[in-house]
Amino acid sequence: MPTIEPRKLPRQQRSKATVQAILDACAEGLQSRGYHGLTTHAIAMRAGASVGTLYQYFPNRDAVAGALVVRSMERLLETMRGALAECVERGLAGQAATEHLLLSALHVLVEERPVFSRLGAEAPHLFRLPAAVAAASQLIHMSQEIRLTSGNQLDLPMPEADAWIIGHMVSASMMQISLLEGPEEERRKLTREVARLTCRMALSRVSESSASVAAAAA
Amino acid sequence: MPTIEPRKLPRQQRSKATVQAILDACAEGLQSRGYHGLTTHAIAMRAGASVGTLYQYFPNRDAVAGALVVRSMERLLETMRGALAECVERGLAGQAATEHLLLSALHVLVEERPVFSRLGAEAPHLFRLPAAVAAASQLIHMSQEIRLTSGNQLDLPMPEADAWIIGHMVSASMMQISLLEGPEEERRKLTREVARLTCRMALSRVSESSASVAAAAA
Amino acid sequence: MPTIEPRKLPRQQRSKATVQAILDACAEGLQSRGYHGLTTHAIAMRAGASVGTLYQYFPNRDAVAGALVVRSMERLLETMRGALAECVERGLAGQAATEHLLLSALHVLVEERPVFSRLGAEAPHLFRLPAAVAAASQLIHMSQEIRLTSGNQLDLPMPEADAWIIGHMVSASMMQISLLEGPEEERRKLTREVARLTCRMALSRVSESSASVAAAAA
Amino acid sequence: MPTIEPRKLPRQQRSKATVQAILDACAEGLQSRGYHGLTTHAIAMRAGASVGTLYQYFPNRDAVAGALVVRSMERLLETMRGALAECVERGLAGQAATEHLLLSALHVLVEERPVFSRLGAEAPHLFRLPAAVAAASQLIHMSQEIRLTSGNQLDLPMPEADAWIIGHMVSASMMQISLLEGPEEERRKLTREVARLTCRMALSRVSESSASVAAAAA
DNA sequence: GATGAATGAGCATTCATTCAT
DNA sequence: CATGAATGAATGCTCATTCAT
Repeated sequence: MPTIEPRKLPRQQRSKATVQAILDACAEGLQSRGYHGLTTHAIAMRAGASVGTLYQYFPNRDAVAGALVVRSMERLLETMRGALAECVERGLAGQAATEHLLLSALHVLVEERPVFSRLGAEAPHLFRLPAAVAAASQLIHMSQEIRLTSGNQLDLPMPEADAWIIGHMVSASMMQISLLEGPEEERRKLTREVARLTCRMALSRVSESSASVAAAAA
Repeated sequence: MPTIEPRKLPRQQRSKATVQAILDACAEGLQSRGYHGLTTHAIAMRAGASVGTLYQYFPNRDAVAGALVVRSMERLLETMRGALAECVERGLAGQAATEHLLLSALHVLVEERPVFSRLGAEAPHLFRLPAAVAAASQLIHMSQEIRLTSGNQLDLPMPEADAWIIGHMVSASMMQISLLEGPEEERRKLTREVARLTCRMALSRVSESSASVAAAAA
Repeated sequence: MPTIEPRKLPRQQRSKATVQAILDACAEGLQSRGYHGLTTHAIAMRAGASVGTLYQYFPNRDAVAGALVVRSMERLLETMRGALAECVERGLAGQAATEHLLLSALHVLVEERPVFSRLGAEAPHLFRLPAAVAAASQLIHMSQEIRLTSGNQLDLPMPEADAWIIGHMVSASMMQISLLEGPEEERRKLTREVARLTCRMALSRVSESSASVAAAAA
Repeated sequence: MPTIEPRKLPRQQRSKATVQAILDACAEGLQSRGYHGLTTHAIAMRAGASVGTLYQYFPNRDAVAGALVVRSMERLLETMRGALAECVERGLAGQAATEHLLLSALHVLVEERPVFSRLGAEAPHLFRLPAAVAAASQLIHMSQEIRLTSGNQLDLPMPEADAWIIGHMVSASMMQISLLEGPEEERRKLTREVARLTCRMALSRVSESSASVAAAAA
């Protein structure tokens, strides 16, 4: 079980830039060749450095990708914090809030596309790194806070299952949408739809009695 | 771009068995070591053959995995066809039909878990093979046929987007559910929830006018 | 702790030859470049094979050297067994027997020079492999048997220490002698001297009483 | 063949301390990781310096180890000179002198253990550096001087061979003893035995005629 | 003088693929 | 048809050495 902890911290200005360049290069390489097809030489070269330099800051390839995951998760977290603050500030709620939050998330997902889609699929273990898990759990805390804040009605008969399903449905949709290559406008539209449908799913329970009648009729 | 077409068709009975054994071995190996960690030697050995034999039927490793994908897709297609026939036969509709269809799909997804989850993530290009695409498009045809058959009211303002989103949401959920390791009952329950929520999403548009008022108010 | 066990047994005639060629090449390479300077590529090439072939039979570099050590130890054991039998057969004893045994050992030491000197110094852990240890302990058994057979008088006041010292002195001398590059006659002469001195050391205790007086006086 | 000569002489006080610290660090590292496992970075760090500093005084890694060897050889030489003086001063001779000399040598061997055992095995070429050879030959001169001084009777039929063999036997024994990890008392005891046996070997020639009779009888 | 960032040749090892038997 | 021996390009990683600051 090889460690993945950063090998040494860059002290000088020059080396800090190098480390960031390596992470950027890793993300770019991920996009075009996937994680398995991505060599440490390729990463270093794209970062304008040599392999040796890469290995001075990271003990192995996984450590590079792991650091990238953490950086992306933290960016997502930071963004969501900001978005939540804006919701509160602007008094957004319900579908409007959902939409704002989803669009904010989408923005990061798009920017960090290779990290979330490629690494999520090819190296899911990197998302179980302590730092990544920490960021994820803070995100979850946030989403609970959102519910309380917006005082919504999500107390359902089978709440965990629903939450689990809806959560996965939404995140899967967002992931798929983030993969669209077209113009941003397209993604924005789809995100709005997801927000709308999500709210429907969540709220549908309220009118359970009447709805079930319609469903049975269908 | 090396070809992936099967090298030669097994004519004799024995050869057919060998090819099937290789595909089975590939699926098993996929489960335990992933596609990247799966070597042609390992596949051949597990199939009780030698590498040479494997290469007599497949031009390269991707061809083996590709053939496996196609086999799994066809199994899924076959199953869904059967399930649809049963819906018609038993006069199922609406949520009941959705549920039956999803449960049928789930059965295959679970059985072919390594193919859909491992290969879907590590080698998505294999799902773009003509034969796999063909099976997939037939599945989509079927789902349209289902709508018609069940005479549902899915003609929405932005129908493709909705269908796209709902389709992805559902398939993502099903994929996740298929990965659950617990007792089947658990998977069955979650699938029912997905079916219910799916129907809600689909039907929600009907009451669009009134709902949009509420949404706007929120 | 990487394993060192042979990876697969050569079944066909061709591969058996390959494995022997690899061991021979390893020994030769050891001679000229030492263990640290010896690369697997160099071994394979010198053996007329490719790296891949080497790794088909040995899991890593240490395994190659380890197998070589075992082969050499077994050759030494085999030779010593034969030499002992000859001593008995020809009724040799005392210095004559010692000389014959040492000369026999020397012959193997010279032939397997790189193994015993280079590996003994640079990779002593290889001599702690089970198979090597087994051969070594059989050698020790033999040397005890020799004492009994020749009925010599080595029951000394501090026998283990003496045996330990004399053993090391002798083996060190033999090792050094085996490294001499000159004509064999030279080595033979020196070996005779070692035999003579060894017997002196061993026998000196006999006249202990008188000697110790002198020693105490010094 | 890269030079090994020290790059520049440390003139200032501070520099001298740095160089000594580097040699000490090298010796310590040798002890724990062997020469092959010892990196220039590790040496520098343990010496509280940076690689750059190390390379300011030594042109390459071998030069560091070489300087260490020379320092140790000189320490050995110095010690032996002192011990010899003491023998003369105290009027020691025969086994008593031998014992004193061996114990003095042992003391240095133990203190410089990593140099003599690790480097002796892994990098014997360092002992062929001019400065190291010079120290060694002075040691040999000394041992001849000892013979003369102690007026012993070592003018044998094949004197070089005997000296060579006995010398190697003794030094090999001392090397082994120096490696013992136990209490010093143990080492002292064994050294005494070596001294005794050595004297026996050396003196045995005297009683050649009578001894050979006994040997033939055995 | 001292520092540590950067370099890149070099090594062990893997594995898809070929082909003689 | 089947076998498994042989191949070698490719990859992750190390570490002695250089040099700008």
